[in-house]
Amino acid sequence: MKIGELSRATGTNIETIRYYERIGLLPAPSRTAANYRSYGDAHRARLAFVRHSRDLGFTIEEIRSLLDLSDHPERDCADADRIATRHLEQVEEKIAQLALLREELSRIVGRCRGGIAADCRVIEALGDHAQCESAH
Amino acid sequence: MKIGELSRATGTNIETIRYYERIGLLPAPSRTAANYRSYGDAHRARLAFVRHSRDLGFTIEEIRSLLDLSDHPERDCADADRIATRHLEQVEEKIAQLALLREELSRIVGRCRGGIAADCRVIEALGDHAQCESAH
DNA sequence: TATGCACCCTGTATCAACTACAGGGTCAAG
DNA sequence: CTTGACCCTGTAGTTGATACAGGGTGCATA
Repeated sequence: MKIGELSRATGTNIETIRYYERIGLLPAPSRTAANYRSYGDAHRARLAFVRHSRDLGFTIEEIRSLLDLSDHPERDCADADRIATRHLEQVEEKIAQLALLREELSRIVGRCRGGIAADCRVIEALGDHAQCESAH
Repeated sequence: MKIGELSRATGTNIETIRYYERIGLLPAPSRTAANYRSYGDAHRARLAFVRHSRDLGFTIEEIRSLLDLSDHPERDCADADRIATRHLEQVEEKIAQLALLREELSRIVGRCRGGIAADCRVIEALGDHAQCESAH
């Protein structure tokens, strides 16, 4: 498989594949006579693992740990669960934070009745620090 | 006000204040004889506006537009409402996306019963692309 | 007077996770 | 024989800061 095919097979940008290789997330594949990268099915599976993990929001370093575990099936897998659990907590935290943010934005938005900026409640709300504090 | 005082007054890192000046978000203040930056209350208000906007997740470019409106009170403020409304939509989209993510992470997490990585459901779930697809 | 300390200055490098070229090589079809 | 699709390396840019290195300033204290 050439890099373009791997790219299509996994929905990953070609530049991103080369980037993953450069940072050591994917092993360097063998090369053809023309110095083209040549991938096999193991590469495809590993890249799919990485993409799926990235889609779930794991960082590259977390994925490194997860791949390391995946490469050493005899090891204790408690780490994997720990990484995933912590990540889930972070996601939940982020959701809570965005929900607060949505509250405040909702209060700000839609209060502009087409006037001039001098009377704009949106601009006013952004400048007014007290309004933010008292709202919480 | 010296930069350290402005920093404490607005809860903004000193380096960040200088960064905002460098990218033209804050006007360059006058200097003391010793070449120290010297801020007034207008600077403080403008920085508070920026910080509040950043806390709400507006990008620097959006803040530039909002500040521009704030600087020209005679202009139509429909833009401000448009920027805030679009941002609210983006926040809502992000929340929805993170909620989906939380679903999948919840399914993955906690299935590890302390065995070895070979049997780990977390690792398995990450590698298994089909499981992800079918789940949606 | 010296000296220590907190504060300030500029300029550049670093972070995450990519993405986007520039400038060149390879290969098959028309 | 040339056009086009594909591949290569290496470097620079993105966002929103943050972190020095290497130096200057200003005030209190020994």
